[in-house]
Amino acid sequence: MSVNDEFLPDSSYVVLGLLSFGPRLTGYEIRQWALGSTRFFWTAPAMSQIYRELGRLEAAGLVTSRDEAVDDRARTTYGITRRGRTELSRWVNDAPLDEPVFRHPAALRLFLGHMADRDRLVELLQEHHRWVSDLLADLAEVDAGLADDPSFAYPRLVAQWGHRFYGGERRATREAITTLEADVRGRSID
Amino acid sequence: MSVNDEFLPDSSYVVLGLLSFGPRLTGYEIRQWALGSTRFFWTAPAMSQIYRELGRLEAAGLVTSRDEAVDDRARTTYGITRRGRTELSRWVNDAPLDEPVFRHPAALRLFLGHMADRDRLVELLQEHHRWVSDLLADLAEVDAGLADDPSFAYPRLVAQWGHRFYGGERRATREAITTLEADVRGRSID
DNA sequence: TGTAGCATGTAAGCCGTTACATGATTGA
DNA sequence: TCAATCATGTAACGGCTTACATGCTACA
Repeated sequence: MSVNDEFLPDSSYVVLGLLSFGPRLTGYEIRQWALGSTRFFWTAPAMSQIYRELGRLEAAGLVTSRDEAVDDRARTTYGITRRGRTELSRWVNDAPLDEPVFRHPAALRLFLGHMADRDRLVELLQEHHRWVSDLLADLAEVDAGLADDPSFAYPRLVAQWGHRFYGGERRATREAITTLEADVRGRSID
Repeated sequence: MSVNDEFLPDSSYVVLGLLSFGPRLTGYEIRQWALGSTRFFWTAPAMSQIYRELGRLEAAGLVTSRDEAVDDRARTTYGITRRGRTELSRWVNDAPLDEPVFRHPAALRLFLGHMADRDRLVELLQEHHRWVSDLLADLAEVDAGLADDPSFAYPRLVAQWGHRFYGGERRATREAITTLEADVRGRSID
C-alpha cells in the first residue's frame, strides 16, 4: 500500500467538495452551503471544524486562501486548487466505500419502549415525525432552488434520493405511531 | 437545571438498555446482542468501548458485575440494578430527543458525482445497494428470531420500522442508479 | 439601541476508534 | 493442529464538539 493510497478524513472531502462547485467561499459560507446541501446526508461540521479543515487543506496545497477584507471586516475566501481537484477526484473514485453511520435516537427510544411511559413514547415519535417532515420541506425548497443549473445535476440527484429516503422514514415513523397508539402488547409484526 | 437533569452519553444507555431485557451478559455478549439489534439504528460500539461503559455504569451503581469464571476461562457477567432501571427509565422519558445523525458515504459520492468517473459512480451505488439488501435480509432474520416473546414487543416494532426505513433507502438507491445509467445531464428532477 | 447575522479563531475535553496484548475453548 | 470464536482489557490517537473570545455590519 503506497503513500498515495491514504486519504484525509471524510470531513476534509466534504469541505473540499463544497469548494469544487466553483465559487470561492469563506469558512462561514461553507457552513451555510453545508446546511443547505450536505446536511441531508452528512453531519454539518461545526464552524471550528471547518476552519481546521481549511487550515489542513491549505497546508496540503489543496485550497488557497485570499484575504478579501473590506475595511476592518475580516473576510478570507478559499478556493480549490488544481491539486485539490485531483485529490478530490482520487478520493471519489478510489477511496473504499464506508458503510453508512446511523444514530437514530427515536428508534433507540422505541427499542427501549418497555422502559418508557406509553404516552411519552408516542410524543417522542411524533416529535421525530415533525422533524422528518420539516426536513422534507427544507429539501423540497433546496431542490427547487437548484433550478436547472447543469452544474448542480448531481446535487439534484441527491435531493431526489433524499426525497425517497426521508419519505420512507416518515412512513415508517407514522406506522410505528399508529401501531403504538392501537396496542403494542400481543401484536405480531407479520 | 438540577444535577438530576444531566445524563450519561447515549452509548451508556445502549449498553444499559441491552441489559434491561433481562439476562446477565458478558461484555462480549453485549456486543453480539448489539450486532443483532441496535446496529440497525445505532453504531455498534467497539469492544473496548463496551468495557469502558460497563466500568462507568458499575462505578455509578447502575450495573453489578459477577465473576463467573469457569476454570481458567475469564468470564464476568453484568446485570442491571434497580437504580439502573430507574436511570434508564428516566433517560427514555425525560432526555431531550436528539436529532438523528446520518453519515452516508454513498450519498456524498453521488453529491460529488461531477468529480467521479461515471461507471465507477454507478459501481459505488451498486455496492451500497448490496449493503442495504444484505442489511434488510439480516433484519428479516432477526425479526423472525424474535418470535412471539412478549418481552421483545418493542424490538419487533423497531424491526418493522427498519423494514420500511431500509426499504425506502433501497428504492431510493435503485432509482438513483437507474437515472444515472440513463443519463444525468439535462435531466430535471420533477 | 440592540439583536441577528457575518466572520474568525483558540482551548478544553469527551467520544470512540484502531492497535496492541493475552489466553482459553471448540471444532474442522 | 490450526483457525475461529470466546473473552478481557490497555494505550494511543484522532475527530469533532462545546465553550469561550472578539468584533464588525445591517436592520428593526
